[in-house]
Amino acid sequence: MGIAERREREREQRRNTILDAAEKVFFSKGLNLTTMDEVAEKAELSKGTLYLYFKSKEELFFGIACRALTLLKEMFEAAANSKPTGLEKVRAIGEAHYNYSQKYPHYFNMVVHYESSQIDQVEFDSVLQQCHQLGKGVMEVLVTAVDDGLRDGTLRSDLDPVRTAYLLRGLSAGIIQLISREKKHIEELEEFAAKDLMEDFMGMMFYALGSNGIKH
Amino acid sequence: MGIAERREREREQRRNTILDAAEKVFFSKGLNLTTMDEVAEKAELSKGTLYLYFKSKEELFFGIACRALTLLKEMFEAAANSKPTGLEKVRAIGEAHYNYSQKYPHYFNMVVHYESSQIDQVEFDSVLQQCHQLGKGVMEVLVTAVDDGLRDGTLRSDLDPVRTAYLLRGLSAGIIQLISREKKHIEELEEFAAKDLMEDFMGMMFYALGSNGIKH
DNA sequence: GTCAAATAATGACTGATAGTCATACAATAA
DNA sequence: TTATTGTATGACTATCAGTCATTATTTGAC
Repeated sequence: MGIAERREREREQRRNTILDAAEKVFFSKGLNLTTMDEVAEKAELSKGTLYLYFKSKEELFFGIACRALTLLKEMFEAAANSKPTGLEKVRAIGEAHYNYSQKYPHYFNMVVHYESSQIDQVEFDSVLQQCHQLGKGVMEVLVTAVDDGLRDGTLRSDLDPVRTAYLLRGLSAGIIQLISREKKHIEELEEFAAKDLMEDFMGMMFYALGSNGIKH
Repeated sequence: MGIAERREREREQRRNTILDAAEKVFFSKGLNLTTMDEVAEKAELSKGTLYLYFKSKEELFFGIACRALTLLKEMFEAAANSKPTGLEKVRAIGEAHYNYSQKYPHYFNMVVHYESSQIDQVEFDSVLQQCHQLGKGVMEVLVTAVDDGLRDGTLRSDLDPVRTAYLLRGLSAGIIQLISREKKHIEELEEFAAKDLMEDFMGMMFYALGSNGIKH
């Protein structure tokens, strides 16, 4: 049935219209100060319609988090594919993570918010599930890169790929969050650039995980 | 004037009564589901009184974040004081950070929320300022420990103490957040314990920052 | 082309809740 | 005793997430 398919396509388009509007409003006023009425107005739809596509304001937020995670995964993949060895892939992914936070700070914040809300989340709506899947996808890119490094011998042979991927993801997210948060403060009070912290981390990682150094 | 002082004392006590009540409700129902009426009821006060002590629900939240940060700083200090060398102090602080997240998960979440709200915060109420000061205090403990390590030669001599302290704080927060978030997930799907990630991080740090290894 | 059925959109309405403020109460000082 | 100052109250208001009866549009059967 061609009609059913067109309907489905139109539905997807409208959903995206709503997400576009929500993004604009969320990003300019912040999550708490955004009202559903404003999003509706920006999308040139009634408030009721929003609720035909997203069952709550929170789910609308997760819808944007999905976009943010999709983009993050794409950047991780591009970074991994641009390098030949596992160690270089891992390093490139770290750089991509940092670049993402600089180029798309709002998306980055969305991911941070999504992750910190995950800590005690219990609900299971479909959009949240989708975020979860995308988060897994991001991890998989890292796991694959570490795996490559084990196979080509650029990473220490005693590493467990999944465990190392988790480690990298946690550390990387932590240092980048700190940089985002303290950037202003650091650059006006200290004599190093906030970005240097990322270099320090990358160096530390390179040194501790690479197969060239001495074994720990 | 003894009366003015007694008044001040009573005011502080009432403030703490409110914070105690708020903590109980926040911790049992989560931030969003907590209403000021509930906090008032738990504190056996009227809602209006809450607003004589905290100018908004958010400020009440920051009041609890202050307690959380105070406790974190105390645990960092105790950890640092329990060890003789800088490197050992740094390691002990990392362990203290992890123990804090396990022993006081609600406080830990408060700190995470506080920090992630900091990213785009602009307001400057007094309680938020106090959180900021306490956050600095936490950092200072770390800076001092790194400084000690530079003086006693247990840390690489080319490290900048403030920069290294920031690095450690960011990485440590990141990996502990990830552990909190993914603990359940990891332990039912993977063969390692979530806690192992903390060990990995500590080992990596010890190896990369200690003066015994080869220079990077 | 007409009409009934299905699908989609609307916006006035409701309930919940953060925050206010006129009033009442209590302690102190005169 | 009374005026003053400091403290507490809870009914009230404004805002906003989420609902739902109504209206509009599209579709396919005849």
